[in-house]
Amino acid sequence: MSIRVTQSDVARRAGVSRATVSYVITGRAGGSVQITEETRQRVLAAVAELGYQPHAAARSLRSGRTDTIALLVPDGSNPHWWAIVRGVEAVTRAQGCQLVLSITGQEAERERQSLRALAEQRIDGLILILTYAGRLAGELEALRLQGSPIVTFGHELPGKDLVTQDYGPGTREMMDHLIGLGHTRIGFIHGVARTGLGADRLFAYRRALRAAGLPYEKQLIVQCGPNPDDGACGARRLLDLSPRPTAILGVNDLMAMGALQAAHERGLAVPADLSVAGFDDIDLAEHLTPPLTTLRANGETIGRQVATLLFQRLSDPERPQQRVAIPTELVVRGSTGCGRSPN
Amino acid sequence: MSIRVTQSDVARRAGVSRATVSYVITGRAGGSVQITEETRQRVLAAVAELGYQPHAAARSLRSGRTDTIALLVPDGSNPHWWAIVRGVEAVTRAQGCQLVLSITGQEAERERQSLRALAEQRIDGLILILTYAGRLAGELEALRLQGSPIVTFGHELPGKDLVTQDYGPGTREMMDHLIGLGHTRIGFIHGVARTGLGADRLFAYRRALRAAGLPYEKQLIVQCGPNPDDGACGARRLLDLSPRPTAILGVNDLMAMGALQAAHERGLAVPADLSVAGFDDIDLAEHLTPPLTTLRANGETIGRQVATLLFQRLSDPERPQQRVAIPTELVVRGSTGCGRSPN
DNA sequence: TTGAAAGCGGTACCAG
DNA sequence: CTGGTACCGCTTTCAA
Repeated sequence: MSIRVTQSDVARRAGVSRATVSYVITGRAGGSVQITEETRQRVLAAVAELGYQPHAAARSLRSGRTDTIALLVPDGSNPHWWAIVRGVEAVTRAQGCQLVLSITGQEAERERQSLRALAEQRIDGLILILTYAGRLAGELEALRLQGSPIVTFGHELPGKDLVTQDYGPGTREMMDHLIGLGHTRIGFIHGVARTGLGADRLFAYRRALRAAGLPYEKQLIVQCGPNPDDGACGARRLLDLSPRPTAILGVNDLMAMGALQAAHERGLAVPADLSVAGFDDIDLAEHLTPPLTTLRANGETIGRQVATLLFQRLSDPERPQQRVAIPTELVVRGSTGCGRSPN
Repeated sequence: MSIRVTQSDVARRAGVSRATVSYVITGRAGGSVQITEETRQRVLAAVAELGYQPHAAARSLRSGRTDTIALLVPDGSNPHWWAIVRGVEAVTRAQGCQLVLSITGQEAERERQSLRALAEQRIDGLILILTYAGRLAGELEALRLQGSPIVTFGHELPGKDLVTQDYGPGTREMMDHLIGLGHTRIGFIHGVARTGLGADRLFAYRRALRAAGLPYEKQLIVQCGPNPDDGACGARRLLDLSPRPTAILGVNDLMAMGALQAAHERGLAVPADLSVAGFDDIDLAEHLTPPLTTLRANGETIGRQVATLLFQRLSDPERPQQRVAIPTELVVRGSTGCGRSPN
């Protein structure tokens, strides 16, 4: 609880004025302002002796910069989001900024609350991961956040930079992989927190079927919630069909895990009796039994990319709107195979 | 990029002085200061019309409060840490504060860097999860953070509140469970990022063996890194022993996953050929095949508790040092069983 | 009940 | 090359 050391204390100690201290601290010495090396050293020494630490709020008040960015993520339970957070954190740290984290949990109200708080905090920039696209524009407008640097992932905000991940082509690869293995009846677990999410995968799923001349059976598509529990539940519904599908595709790895679990409960061997695959390639996917075939969408890469875009925007507000697509990659592991005929 | 709306603008609009606006905004009206209801409404109306948002930095500079707390977590890959972050975030949000997240990744240097940055930010409080206990005290001293409200989890900082989780008794339960199933040779995968971590579990493991009159075989304890890969690697080493252990205990769920993976590679059935168990009960543990027996240490609860302690400290700096122990709970699932004799 | 004014700690312009 | 100083936007005491 020692009394705060201010710039004035340093100035007094070093026998210079506050301005000089400021110049030295901010490293302006040598640039627009010339400071004797000797003076510089004296200031630095005083700083060290006194243990002076600049006051961020004061600096921010004056400079207008906060050296803080904020990140809104929708969900606390899918490891994929955490990988994104990790990527964002890494870049933010490298840029010498602080990261404010807000978990909105798929609720519009919490999202709004977070945005309101952030607006007051006067963040330098904002990263929105899969937020409520529709309502958002108006919200941002109201909060006068519209002008701030924003990068989104998972949906577009007019005029803002964005990172996209089109699962479409990858889904096609995945389907071709499964169809190539001889599967003709492929279940799809569409477990999402909001309607609209995962639509790209579902769409590509149908197209792939059509392209392969396979029938599209509505009953093979199961809608459920976003948790592995829901996924297991959905998978059970698929396995109850007769004849049952010989492969199940989860809209993400969590759903695929649910399918693995359901298969295990039913005494079905994977992939002998049932092939299972997911999307994202979360860290644990490769350590499941059997290791999960999945379409990789490296979360950390996404996070890094999103953050990088934000910092570029920060340093050049005038650059044209950016749009970066993250490629996906089919990762074939042990959970998919030819399989024997059911029943 | 609209020009900033300040308190003065509101004051002018409402035809009052800045002070009055401040009183209304901070809700002081009715307390030490009396404001006519009519004036209050006029101010509120002006605020709404102008879309005025208080400037956090300015307020903070004046009031000394930042309404921000920081959280240092060691690792970005163990889902258990993320659960803790979730808990902290939830409480922080409920308190109307911002959460600054810093992932230190088990590196002392990054930890120091984070602390330095936080010291400048003048955070209201700090939560340290499993940081470098030893070096830390001196570090905090140097950064004049010593006086700030701090709550730790996973190690003690002199005089600071802390949340502890003693895995000891639970480990004993776990061992009794395994021994009760007939296992006499139980492998232990000690995969940690730093020496010292997980010592409580290892210690209880040895005590439980002794209590049961079972021999302690050094070769049954495998040291490895903290990732599931390392865990799988460690498990393979255990399975290479002859006779091999009939049960494997991982120092956390990730290690247990590695063991499940290794067992699967070897064609060993779990739990028929090998029982596997872990610690923490991460979200996914119950969805593994087979569902993992584990000692639950609910991460979200830990996070909530840690954050709650911090906010209590914030509101009453004089209260005596607090120490809260989080209970563990043995969760028996399908990955442990009697098993048949190996070979 | 309301207003004037003094800072909070830095930054950066301008004069010397 | 260095020092004086006017602000940044808000809180809070003191007077009116």
